[in-house]
Amino acid sequence: MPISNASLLYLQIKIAGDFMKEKEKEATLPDKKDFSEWYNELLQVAEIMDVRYPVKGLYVWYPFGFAIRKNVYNIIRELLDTDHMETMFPLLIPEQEFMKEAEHIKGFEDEVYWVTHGGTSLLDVKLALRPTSETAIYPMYKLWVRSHADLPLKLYQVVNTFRYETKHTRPLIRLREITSFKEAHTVHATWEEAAKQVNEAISIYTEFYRRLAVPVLASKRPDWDKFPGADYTIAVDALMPDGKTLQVGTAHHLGDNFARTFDIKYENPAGEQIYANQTCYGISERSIAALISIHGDNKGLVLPPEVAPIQIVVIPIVFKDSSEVIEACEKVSELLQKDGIRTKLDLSDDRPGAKYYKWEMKGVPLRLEIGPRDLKNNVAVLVRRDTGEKQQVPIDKIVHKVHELLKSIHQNLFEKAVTDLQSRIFTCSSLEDAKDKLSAGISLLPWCGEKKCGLQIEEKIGAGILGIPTEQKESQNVQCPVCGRDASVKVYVAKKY
RNA sequence: GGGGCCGUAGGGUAGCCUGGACCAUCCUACUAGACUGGGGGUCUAGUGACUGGAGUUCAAAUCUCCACGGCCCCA
Repeated sequence: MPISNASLLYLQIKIAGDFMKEKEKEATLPDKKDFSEWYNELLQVAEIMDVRYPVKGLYVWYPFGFAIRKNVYNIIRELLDTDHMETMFPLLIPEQEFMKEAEHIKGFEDEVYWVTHGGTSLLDVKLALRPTSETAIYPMYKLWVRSHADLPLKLYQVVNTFRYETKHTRPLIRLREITSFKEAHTVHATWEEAAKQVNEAISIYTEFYRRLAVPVLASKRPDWDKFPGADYTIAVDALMPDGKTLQVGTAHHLGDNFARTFDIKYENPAGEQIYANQTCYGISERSIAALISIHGDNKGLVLPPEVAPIQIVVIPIVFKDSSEVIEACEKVSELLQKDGIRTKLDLSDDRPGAKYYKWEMKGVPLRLEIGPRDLKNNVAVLVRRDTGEKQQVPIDKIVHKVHELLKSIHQNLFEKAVTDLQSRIFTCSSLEDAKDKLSAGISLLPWCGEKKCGLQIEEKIGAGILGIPTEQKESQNVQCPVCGRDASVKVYVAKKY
């Protein structure tokens, strides 16, 4: 039978239409290779941040994202609470306190929000929205620190801070309101003790990130990149999928610079008044940006079990009359829940496939399916989010197996991330070589230590010097690629967020 | 800091060049119901938008300016 042109055209349109439909289904997320788009879309689709708030640089935590945040910050709290106390200082800082430390102000003055009015009347004293809390906290430290017996003093707070960013803002990464700034401020008798505290901070942070299955690199920032008003800064960076590094934690040795400005003195056993030494160190929701970016894949989030709001989702495979299946699912869910596993029983009337996609997008580490067929054999199907691997498990062994798998998932995520990071650090000897490697990751390049050469390196490569790795063996027989002199250290060079 | 692109239902889009036929297209989402159910279901009936302001014009989603917001590239 001949086919008319009209029906041919109809067929073509229909086929094209079906094809488009298929494509759209697959394309709920852009490929992770297009990192920027993938990241933005994921935040929205996985319900972490709603980026539609109508002020530049301010974003809204979805409840699901906030649940992740809660779990993440519980870890840092747990780590700090061993010998720090949590506290809370005001958001507003009077101008004269804020302006006290010259270098500090220089570092921040262009990005401070000022409160100038109370209602309709002009304020006598302008109030700064804290960009960080040194100048809010230290006037009080002056009152609190009296004697060597008051030291060391170690406090921290989790607060929001404000910076008027003029550059490109990005959710969780570059914000005008940092909603989750964990800042610790410590006071010590001596410079050496403070230095020890800075190292301690870095090891706390490294452990914190290990718990997120995120490997980080610690390095001492070059002088021109240290915290305004600090003696030196050590920071930890994570490597993002697009090859840029994200600074995800900093620790600053403040020496007695702020103590002199804010008159923080203690009386030593000999009865002398001595300026205290201070440190401060901070972590922000960038930790969550790293967490999401490093583990996520083309199907969505992949969360380490410890921070996953839902650790296992139970999906009944129901047919017409499946009250038995549902009962079994309820029973298993209850058992898991009782055993401390954050469990979600999904009884919504989506198709099973739709549920799989949904919970994969949200990064739930494990999925449990029970259908009539399984029930007959007294088994269930367990599926890992990280590898996609499926296995049948006898129903009475599920709780045990789930614990085992959750542990193994964390392990696997961390190992994968470590391997990836290591494979993207390149030892280089020339500027050209280093520049070549930048799109892939981090270059390790000799540097003589001169600021002039350092800035040249940054300029010629078009990237930043992160710093000198904290655990570095002395290098020998290497030359600074700028001046050719012997270089005793190698530095990380990378594109930075 | 410099440059470029963009803004239409909750999300993604068509229309814009060349103003009128647009009470605005399609996909998705959402609501109600029915049939369904081992990897994104089907049908029926609904809901929902031109970022804001000013201007040009008989007429603006469409042209101009400003504001706000977003994205990309370079330093």
